[in-house]
Amino acid sequence: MTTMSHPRSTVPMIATGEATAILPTETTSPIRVIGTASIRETFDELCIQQAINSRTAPGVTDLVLNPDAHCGYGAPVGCVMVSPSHIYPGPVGVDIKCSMSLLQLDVPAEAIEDRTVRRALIAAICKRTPTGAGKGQRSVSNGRRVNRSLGMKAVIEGASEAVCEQLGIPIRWADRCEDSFHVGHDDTQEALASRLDWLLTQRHMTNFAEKMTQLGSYGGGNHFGECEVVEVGADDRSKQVAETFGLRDGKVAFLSHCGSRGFGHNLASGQFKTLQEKFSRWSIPLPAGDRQLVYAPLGSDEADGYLDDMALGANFATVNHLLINALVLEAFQEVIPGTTGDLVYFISHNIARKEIIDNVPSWVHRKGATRAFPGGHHALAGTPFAESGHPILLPGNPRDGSAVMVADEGAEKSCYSVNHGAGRILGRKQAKRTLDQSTIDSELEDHDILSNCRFYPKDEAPAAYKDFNEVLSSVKQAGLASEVARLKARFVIKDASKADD
DNA sequence: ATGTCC
Repeated sequence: MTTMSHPRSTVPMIATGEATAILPTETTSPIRVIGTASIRETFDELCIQQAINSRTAPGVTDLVLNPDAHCGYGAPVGCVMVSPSHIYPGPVGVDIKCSMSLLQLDVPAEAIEDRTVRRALIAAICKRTPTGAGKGQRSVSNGRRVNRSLGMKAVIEGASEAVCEQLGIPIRWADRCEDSFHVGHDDTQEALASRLDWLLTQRHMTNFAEKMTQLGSYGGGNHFGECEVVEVGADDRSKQVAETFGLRDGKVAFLSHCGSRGFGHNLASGQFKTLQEKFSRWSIPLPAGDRQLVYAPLGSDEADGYLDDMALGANFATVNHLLINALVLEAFQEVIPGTTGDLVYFISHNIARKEIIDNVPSWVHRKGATRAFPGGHHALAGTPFAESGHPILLPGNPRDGSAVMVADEGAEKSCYSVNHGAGRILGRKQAKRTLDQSTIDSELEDHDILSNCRFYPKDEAPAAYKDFNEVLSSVKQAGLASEVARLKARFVIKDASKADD
């Protein structure tokens, strides 16, 4: 872990309304901190130190610390790092393209009021989309079984027409993705194909081919599937934007959070190890002495390798999400015949993208941060969201709900980014030690929220996370985005295999 | 986050 050399009390902070700037040095531009006074109290010293380390690392031109920030691998989870010249694997994160997706169904809230209907839906979804470490696909749909060659095609092509067709994913959903596919360092798919062939020969990529067949599964930790009722805001703008997004007030929707599973993990951890060995062998100084902040200058073989690996992992996550949504829709159709549904959006919070920041083409690393392009942003031209801005999907907690937001003009000052959720306030061990199981379970019961878990995981309880409304207030008060709708949980699907640790 | 340590 990083050694603390800048105690919090010595870090100069400049308040700019509800956004606060920390000055890492006298010569670099400030870190912009998005957070109300109470949110700023949630940043511990290591989190702030990681932000300073990241801001002062080679080639970095901007850093934003979001209200949901907490300690991460090298950089805080909940930050945006911008560089025109360098790529940083740590500030993308270990779960490459961890993302959110939202499926709007035409089912009225009343249709799932009956607990037996919700129990049947939980069973139908769990039958198709497994949870837990090491768990692969157990699709009951013959046409959607992922063998090795289809897995390879998916990680090379992403949500291409052919991949969608083979997996029974409606092709129109590809237009509802932040990015429906990723290409290699030279902007070609061929780079990914040859990189994949090479990776498959590498010893440290253990069971790599099998990991590609885990498409259509949730995994564990904070990943989840959640059945929601949509509550669109009462104001005219919310109603109008909700219509553009395809959100339907008072109807059922399904929110998913997952990433690139063991496949992306293997790629990310392989890159950390490879780059750390090179830094060590070549005696290159580490940013702030932190080996978790290894980097590669763009144009180097190392950067090319990382960008290819990131793209492969990102393609896995993309197809994984779309397949999960297709399987969830199929589950609803099994329980409630005739159900139709469409993807609202699919958007990541762990990815580096090429964007233009302050007129400079840069790699924007979002580590636990969500892209937030407002209406009129050049990159949205030709998409369904050119005028409105795209949907921003933010998981909160089952008790307070989750949120759909839309960016405002002010998002420019946060490098077109907002938070990615509530953000952890208690470490997993701390949560397991201090939180009471029956309090957690009875709170969900009081809200009539069902779950596939006999005991809800303590380290995932609402109390293990920051106050979601305070986090959202930070974003709104800084002028970054506005809330369009709240999603109220009706049942949750999570990995319960480690709930009794 | 991840078959939870190379």
